[in-house]
Amino acid sequence: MTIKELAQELDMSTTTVSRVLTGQEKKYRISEKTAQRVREMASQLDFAPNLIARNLRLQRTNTIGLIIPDISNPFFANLARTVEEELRKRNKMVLLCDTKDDLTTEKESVELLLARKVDGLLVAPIGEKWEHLQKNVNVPLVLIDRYFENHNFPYVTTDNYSGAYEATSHLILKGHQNIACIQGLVHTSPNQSRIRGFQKALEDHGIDSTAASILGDDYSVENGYVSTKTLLQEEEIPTAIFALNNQIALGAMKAINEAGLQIPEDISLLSFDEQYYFELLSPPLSSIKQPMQAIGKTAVETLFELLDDKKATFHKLKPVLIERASVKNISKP
Amino acid sequence: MTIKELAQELDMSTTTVSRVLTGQEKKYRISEKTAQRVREMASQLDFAPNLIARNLRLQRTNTIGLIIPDISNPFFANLARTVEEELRKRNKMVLLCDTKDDLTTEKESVELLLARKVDGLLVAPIGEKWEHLQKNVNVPLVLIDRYFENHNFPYVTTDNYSGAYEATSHLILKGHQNIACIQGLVHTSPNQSRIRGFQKALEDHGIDSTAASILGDDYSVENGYVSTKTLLQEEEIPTAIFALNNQIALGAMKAINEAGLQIPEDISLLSFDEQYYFELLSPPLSSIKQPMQAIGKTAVETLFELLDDKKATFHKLKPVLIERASVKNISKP
DNA sequence: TAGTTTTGCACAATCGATTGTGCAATTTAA
DNA sequence: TTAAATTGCACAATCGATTGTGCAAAACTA
Repeated sequence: MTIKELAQELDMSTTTVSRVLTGQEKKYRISEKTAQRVREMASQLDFAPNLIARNLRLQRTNTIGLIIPDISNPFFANLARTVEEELRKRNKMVLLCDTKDDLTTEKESVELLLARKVDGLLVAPIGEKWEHLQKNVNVPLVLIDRYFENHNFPYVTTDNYSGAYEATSHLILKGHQNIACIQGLVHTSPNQSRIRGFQKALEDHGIDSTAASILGDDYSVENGYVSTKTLLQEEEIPTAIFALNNQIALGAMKAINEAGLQIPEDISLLSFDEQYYFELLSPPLSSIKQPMQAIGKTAVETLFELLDDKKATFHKLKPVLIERASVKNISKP
Repeated sequence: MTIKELAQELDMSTTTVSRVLTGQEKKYRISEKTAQRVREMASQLDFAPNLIARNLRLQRTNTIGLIIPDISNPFFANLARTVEEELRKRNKMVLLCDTKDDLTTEKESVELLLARKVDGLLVAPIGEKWEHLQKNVNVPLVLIDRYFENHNFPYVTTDNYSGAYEATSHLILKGHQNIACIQGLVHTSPNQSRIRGFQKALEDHGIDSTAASILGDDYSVENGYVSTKTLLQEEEIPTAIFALNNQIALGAMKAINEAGLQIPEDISLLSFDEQYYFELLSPPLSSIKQPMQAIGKTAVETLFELLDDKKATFHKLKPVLIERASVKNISKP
């Protein structure tokens, strides 16, 4: 069913039909009687305009490309959900690309989405390289979670520095001096900010930050597991571990369990990145909760500001410490 | 950069350029020399054809609509990931719709996707109603996870009946006679199959299945929590709870903890739906693991068979029991 | 050399919508 | 009653690709 057929059925021009159905009847002085007839026939015949044709004509697709490293990571899954919801409210749809943390896939995804003429891009990039996000990219783009220090793409992210600072301070106030940090992908901005926050907190409390172990190189359960194993073999085992994301924390937990140690009696654990089941773990895991909903919502809002030709904005949203039972107070009274 | 501009640059017709770039130079006898020139200029100028225009002309978009109830549920997130990956291999992209388990949103999503002329649909439906999946749906459609007893849409799902049967038998073999079952959305096919498997297993072992409590009405943590609270207030508390999905299991766990009871000493718990962190819970949770990857892969394959005009197929994939520490053996030796 | 076949490419229609502009018919003004 | 203004709608171009068909020029045949 095309608009042409519909017009034929009504015995009028496609022009008139189109104008009625796009709500421009006033502007073009279509009589109310005619408009009425068009609307009735359209709904009777279940007419829906071919959006491909419309898109071609209007040079606009009402589609946004969402590029994320791993949708099976709950952090990004939640993000995707909020983004989808917010975009739906604004009559846009999501083309989803999962890059599996692979740069080539990310580049390819950008190209594919641009060829499909998306109206904008929301990208949680791998990091490191950003040229492909600029070259030939002629639509608004907002970075999520990760951004680039040396390039001013608009972004929405957690205030990772202050989150890590708060987390570390929390550990220190509980009496911990020997704190190890297991990091994720080293060059990504969240990781670097968290590391800086970690180190600054140590220094501010008079602890030598250069002596603190920082290890790991990946946001995976595996990395948390392996790194913790390494830590537990050192001469002097740290009294607390700060895991830089939820998956690392789980891996750490597993390694600690397997070593026959108890959390928090033998070693404390704190995770960056809250998950709803953390309270059910053994023990309930303390964590830094990122404002996931707000990140998704703000990202969409920021993108729409750009679409409305407003100026780029930059957002660092505050995370919150959730205290549970995985950090022991070992300070001497 | 359009193909027209590219053609002008090369001083030839768009016809020729198009034919070279779509690899039809042989078919239309374009000389190798010309073809060479076209390809060089195209890559030099970073030309990428406008897919909107191509789609309009070819009546094909290389886009598949994926409709799921909740991407923040890890089960569906994993599914989405596999689907995206498999489709990418086949040069297709995913338009994502999250229905939030709302039928109106599902209907709307179908319409939106059809208007965008997707080549096919992968749907994990709310259940109950299916008319909107048939009326005006002129593209291949494959159901995932949930299907309709009274309508033969092709589907890919877990063998929920046998999974529940196995789970229940496992509990019985461990000596449990008084088993409660907390279900999800009552009318959905997975739920009904699981209930049937549960009941059949009881009967086959000589237990009166009509006496067993089945309660709950939702796949949420909340439902697991509330239903368990109810169970724990009964005169005779069941010795085991069978939770029909991962979120229900978490809710149950929370309620049991709060009641000051121990799993599995005081009460056993078994979950349908494995999650990778289950082994880290307190205690590690036994579960029925659905073949998530296989479901996604098979769904895509099935869809492509339909796109190739082959006959519809139906798949029930076997789940696996993972034994951990949440089920106690209470049988008398 | 004249006729036939092959080679190499371009013209113009098409996909299904939107929209600037023009032209009758009707209404209003004088 | 006639001219001017308004009303109501349609023609045809356009978005950017793909493709059936046709027509010269080149190559081949006799």
